[in-house]
Amino acid sequence: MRSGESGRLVASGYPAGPRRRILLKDVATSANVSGSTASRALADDPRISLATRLSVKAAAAELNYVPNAAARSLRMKHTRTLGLLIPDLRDPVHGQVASGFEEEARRSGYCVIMVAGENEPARERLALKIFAEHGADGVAIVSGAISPREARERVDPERLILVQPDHHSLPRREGVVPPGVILTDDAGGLKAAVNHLVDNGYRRIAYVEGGGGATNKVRSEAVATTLRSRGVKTALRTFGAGDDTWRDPTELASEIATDLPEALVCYDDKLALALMDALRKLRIRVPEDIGMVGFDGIPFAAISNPRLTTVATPAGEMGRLAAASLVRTIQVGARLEAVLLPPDLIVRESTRTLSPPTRNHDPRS
Amino acid sequence: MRSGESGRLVASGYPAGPRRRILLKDVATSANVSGSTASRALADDPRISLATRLSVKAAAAELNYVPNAAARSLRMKHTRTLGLLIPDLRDPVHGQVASGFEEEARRSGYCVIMVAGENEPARERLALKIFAEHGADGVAIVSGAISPREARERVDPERLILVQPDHHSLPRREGVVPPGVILTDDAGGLKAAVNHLVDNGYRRIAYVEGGGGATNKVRSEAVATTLRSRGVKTALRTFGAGDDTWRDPTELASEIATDLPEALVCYDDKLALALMDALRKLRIRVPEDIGMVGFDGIPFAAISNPRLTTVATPAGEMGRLAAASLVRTIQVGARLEAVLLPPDLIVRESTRTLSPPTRNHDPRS
DNA sequence: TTGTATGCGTTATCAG
DNA sequence: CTGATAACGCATACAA
Repeated sequence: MRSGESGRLVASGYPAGPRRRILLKDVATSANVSGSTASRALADDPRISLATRLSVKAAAAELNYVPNAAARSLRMKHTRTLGLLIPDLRDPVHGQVASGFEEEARRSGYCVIMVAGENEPARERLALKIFAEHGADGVAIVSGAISPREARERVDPERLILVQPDHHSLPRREGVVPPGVILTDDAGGLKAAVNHLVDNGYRRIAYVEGGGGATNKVRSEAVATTLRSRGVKTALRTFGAGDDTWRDPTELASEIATDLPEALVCYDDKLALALMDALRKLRIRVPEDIGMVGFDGIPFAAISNPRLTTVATPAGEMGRLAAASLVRTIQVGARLEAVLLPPDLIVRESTRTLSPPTRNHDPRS
Repeated sequence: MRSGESGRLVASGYPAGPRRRILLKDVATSANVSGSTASRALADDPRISLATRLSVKAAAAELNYVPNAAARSLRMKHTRTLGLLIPDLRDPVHGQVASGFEEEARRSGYCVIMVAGENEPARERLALKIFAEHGADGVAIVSGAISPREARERVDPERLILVQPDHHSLPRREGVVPPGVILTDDAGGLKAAVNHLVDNGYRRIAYVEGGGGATNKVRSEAVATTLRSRGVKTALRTFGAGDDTWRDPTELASEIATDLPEALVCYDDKLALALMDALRKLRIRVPEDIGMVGFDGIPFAAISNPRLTTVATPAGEMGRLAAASLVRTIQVGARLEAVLLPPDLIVRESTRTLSPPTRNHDPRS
């Protein structure tokens, strides 16, 4: 327990040159035990007497010992590290997911290495390779561009979880979701949204696309289907929009303005919010001139002017769930379950009651 | 170069049980060379003949070899990993910083492990410990709660970069920033903002605080100073606001409403946007009844209604810079430089011309 | 209850 | 140009 030969082994500040890092061996020496005993003591191995355990821990604290994860990983065959592949950290939704994921991982003693895939297959493949090299014990892919099949080829499916995969190959049959994937019931959410619209007298409804992904298709179809099921004869109009039209929807707004629908159901909140702004430039008022519905429930949808009616999804929760799922699988070897999260329609100011509202419809329609 | 004894060593899918991971040794064997040769070949060591280099690489590709980072790190004493400690991944500004940091790191061949400190010293210390264990080659702390001094005690200052540290101990003397820190010229930005306000006839200006951090103080003082320098006699009013008042500024809005200033300079955009919403509930119009200025330049400030006048800072750039700086230091051993980034006043709709505007003032005031 | 010896997968040193 | 061998720091099987 003596504090290092010269008494300045752990001096704070960095006086002269980077001092040699403290090793387990140093702790052992300082506590007058062998390396193995020190190792076991720090791991609270019950075979070590309480006295020496305390003594070793004191020495470790004294010397400011920090175990070397690389060495430990090499020996233990695990890293207590999770990989998170996400399209873009700047996106509010992805930020939520990442936040939930990191928090849950940390709570479980895992650290996470994040890489942004930017929706580019090449980058995503690289990310997966990085995770493999660093021996991530589990990886989550959020909204990946590569196919689930390829993903499962590149990382052990037992340790892989797909969060809101945006790929057509995903068989999104009603309510059935394959193991190892977490998604929200987009169709259900949109059905609620469209019902809300129809209940409030909206008929001429249009859908605004958000890129050509599978998710977009699911959402678009859910809107069309619900509309039909409600007996709305007017065909659903669809405004095409590129993957990042939300960055500047001016043109799109003009197109919409030439023949205004009664309401716009947008691919997501980003797009809806940006569109509201573009529409405002054209002196088109929401909700007076046109109703607006978003998707995601990002924080700013709650304080926009007008506040946005939207289908809110539990993004943070998905991240948390993904991490928790992974950790559980790693620790108890359980198979990754599938999860379908219910979204939540939040009615705010961007939609209103148009005329004598249609009376309550059959909830099962 | 033969494709594995049974031809299914790299078969896709996971047919039966987790197959043993391919090691360098396997590649070597498959290419009929020794381990050392294989290692050197993959590293493009010029001492290895081109022929064998190619052969080894082919074998590696064939077998889908993935090097073990832990083993390599153990041997090489570096991990090609950067640690990023950030308060909250959900925050738009922090998201931008994280995004820039990760992108730049990736470009340089580094991967980043991110942990959210949530502005809690205990968590931040834990994060720093995690970085140490995992042997991060460099770490960046964004807006940390712990003091720069403590940070530099816990991680080699040569490998540490502080991005917008929010601590009073930071000697923010005019224009001088200590090495290893990146920050924006908040005072300069606010001076521009206040000048804009004064130039446009605003006099009764108030500042809305955003927590008790050092950054808040700097901003508040910059506003006060500029106001004085412009000869505005009316004392600067200050509305106190907790660290997360922006989550529900209803009460704050009421307080403000009892005696409306002509303009509000807010700690940041989140607060300004939330406040605009709360004010709207009280039927107070921006900019007709009150002017509004934010800080940060988050994306939604550009599409809010009204669009927010704000002091924009290059958040993504700061992240990129931090990573680039770290990488440079690691690779060429250069000392970390200090950076002071100029913010940018963006005038939008939330401020207007009040009355006969004061004429251009001395730019040096 | 504790100590000794070994190996995790790589790179680097030293021979050849 | 290439191959054997040691070492990186830790945890564990085995011995005491």
